[in-house]
Amino acid sequence: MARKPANVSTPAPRPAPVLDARKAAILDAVVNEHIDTAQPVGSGSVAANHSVAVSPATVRSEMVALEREGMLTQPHTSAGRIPTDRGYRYFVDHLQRGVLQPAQQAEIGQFFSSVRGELEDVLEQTSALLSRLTKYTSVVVGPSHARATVRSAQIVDFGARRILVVGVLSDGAVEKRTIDLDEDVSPLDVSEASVQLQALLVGASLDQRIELPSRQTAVAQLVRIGAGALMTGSTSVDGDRVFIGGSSKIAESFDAVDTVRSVLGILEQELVVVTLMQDIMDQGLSVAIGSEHGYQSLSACAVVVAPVNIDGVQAGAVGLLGPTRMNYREALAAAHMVSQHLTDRLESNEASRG
Amino acid sequence: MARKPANVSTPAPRPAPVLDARKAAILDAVVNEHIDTAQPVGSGSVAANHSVAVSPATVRSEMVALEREGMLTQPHTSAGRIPTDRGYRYFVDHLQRGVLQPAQQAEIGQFFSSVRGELEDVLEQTSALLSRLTKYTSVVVGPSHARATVRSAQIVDFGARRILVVGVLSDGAVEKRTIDLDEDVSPLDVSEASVQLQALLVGASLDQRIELPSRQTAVAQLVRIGAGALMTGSTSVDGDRVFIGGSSKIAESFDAVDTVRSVLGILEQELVVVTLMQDIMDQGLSVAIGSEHGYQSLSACAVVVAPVNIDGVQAGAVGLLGPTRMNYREALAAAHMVSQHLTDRLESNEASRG
DNA sequence: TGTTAGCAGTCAATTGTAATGAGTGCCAAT
DNA sequence: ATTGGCACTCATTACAATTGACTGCTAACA
Repeated sequence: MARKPANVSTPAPRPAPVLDARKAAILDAVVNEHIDTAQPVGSGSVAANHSVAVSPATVRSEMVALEREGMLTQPHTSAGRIPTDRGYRYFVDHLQRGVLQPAQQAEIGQFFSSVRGELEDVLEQTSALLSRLTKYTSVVVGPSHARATVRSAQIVDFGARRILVVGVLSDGAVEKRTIDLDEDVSPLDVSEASVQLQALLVGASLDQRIELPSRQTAVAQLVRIGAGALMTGSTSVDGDRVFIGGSSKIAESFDAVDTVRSVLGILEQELVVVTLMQDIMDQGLSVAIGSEHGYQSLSACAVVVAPVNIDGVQAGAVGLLGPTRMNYREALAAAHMVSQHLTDRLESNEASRG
Repeated sequence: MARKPANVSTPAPRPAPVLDARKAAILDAVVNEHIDTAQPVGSGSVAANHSVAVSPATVRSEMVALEREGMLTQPHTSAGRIPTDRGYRYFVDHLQRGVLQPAQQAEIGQFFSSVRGELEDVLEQTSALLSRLTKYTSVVVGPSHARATVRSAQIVDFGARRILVVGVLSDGAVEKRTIDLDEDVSPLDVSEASVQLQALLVGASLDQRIELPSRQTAVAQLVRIGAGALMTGSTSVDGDRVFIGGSSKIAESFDAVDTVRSVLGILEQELVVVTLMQDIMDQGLSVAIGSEHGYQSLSACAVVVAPVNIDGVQAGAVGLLGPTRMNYREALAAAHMVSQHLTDRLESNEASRG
């Protein structure tokens, strides 16, 4: 399968890595075993691997070469090798797409055929599913409401100078905004304004400029307030687009409590997480490993992302956050399968909403 | 200040602890120093404390008594003492209400005078505030919607047999439910049903039984569906009442990664957290220490709770989760101050909503 | 009688030393 | 080019000795 060359954010300081078959096999063996055992891998166990039919001594001399090329590193002189971020990168770039275990495939299929309810609930549960399936922390970013149009808008009178503006969007989201007014309004004016607001906004998109009534009547005033509240507020709705599941998995991935601390700290900043995922996708990548994404606190982590599309346009994403020695094959397969299911569901939604 | 005796969930196996002044002072010194240093406290440093004017030898003999009474324990023979859960309990029960540092008081006041927006946003930010202030994980549970009444209800037609039922509640919450119908409906029927639903439901509380139209017309059918969707769905809205802030603080409170793992695992189950807090309050307590709450995974933790009232009835709560050697004084003060502010805000909301 | 100084005893933590063994780099033989 | 052999490195483990922070006990004391 053809694949883009690995363009990481910082321009690669070394030539594009091309390894001969044997080096590649050795690197592969080291990565696989390290992912499995979390221990440095020695020449002996690599040579024992049946896909590398040479002696430990030969493996060793290849390993020094791989180390020179920045693919492997030694924790200390008399230890085996572990992959560098660059080594993982090579591994991932040359990984052929894996397939999930039947049981996991079944679980995902089962989930999407039975899950009901509002989109937010589906996304939240999807995040939990993905995390449960992979043992990594999962991030699900739902579609933005930016392109949605208004299906319904109304103003509800709460009395005591307080009103609530409610908008229903074409993607099924509901936006609300409570407003305290400066002066009394009559219930009749409110309901009249509600009708006018409905007429004014239905069909408009949230970022669209609306021709507001300029009259100085109380009703017109209310309509202006209501429209202003709904149309400027899209950012707030977007705050509810991010679902992080299985944060506790981080503590299971690392032994060093310091690492857990810093990673959890990042996870609490949802905006950072979303930005990170978007950055990765903007580079055309589906994996960012260790130092590749610029976040110091996440240098022990790798992130796997898969876009969720609507009409071929990226509208959301699912991601997995784990240690750099995560099981990329499984993580990629799970993320892709789930993103595909989400894409299907969102597109069918779009379709049925006309 | 009078205080209920400590009735923990399991009936106390020992007599209610009453300590003479000197023992109490020694226990107090041990707890305070242990909270400060996280180390076992020896007789020497207790005797150095100016509120205990006796020699280390005397302190020692008192300490063996305190150990016999289950207030202190020794990690090993030649170490100092650390408080047991029972020791912390005595400490907390005899703690006079502390006052926050002026800077913190100012921050809370500042926060509540400037925070704007929907209740959910306020609660979420409150949780973040509390966690930032105390360095512990915070839990904020908002008021249930059970007693709210319907202010507005409408049905929005999405075409293709799909409708969205939206209800606005008297507490400002908005409930929505997407429904896929079995057969086509005309837009006119939908808007007629919307009007009828509004008339039918406004003023009703969510758990109230509604007299539904029994006619077999399409409109009546829609009204029944809409009413059913809104009235049965209160549990879903309640799912959004819980806001947990600063989970990463857990990792900063413990060195043992195992502890972090199990506590984070609990925190992911919001229902468990809410139940735990409710249990504590139902016992008339404001603190649960270590083994007092029945959760094995939280045996290294203490929970501080403060109710949030509306009209004198408990409607929500704020809580702090930290290690058993948390700073109870500060945590209690912060929780109470914040819960008071929340109570004020919610009651003023109630008032202005009539 | 309650308090205290003194002292021997305990034990975690630290330091030092040695043995172990996994794994390397290098080199000469194949 | 590959490999077996070998000397070397160094984290890890084990063990013993030392240190020092405490204690519990007891005898003297107010």
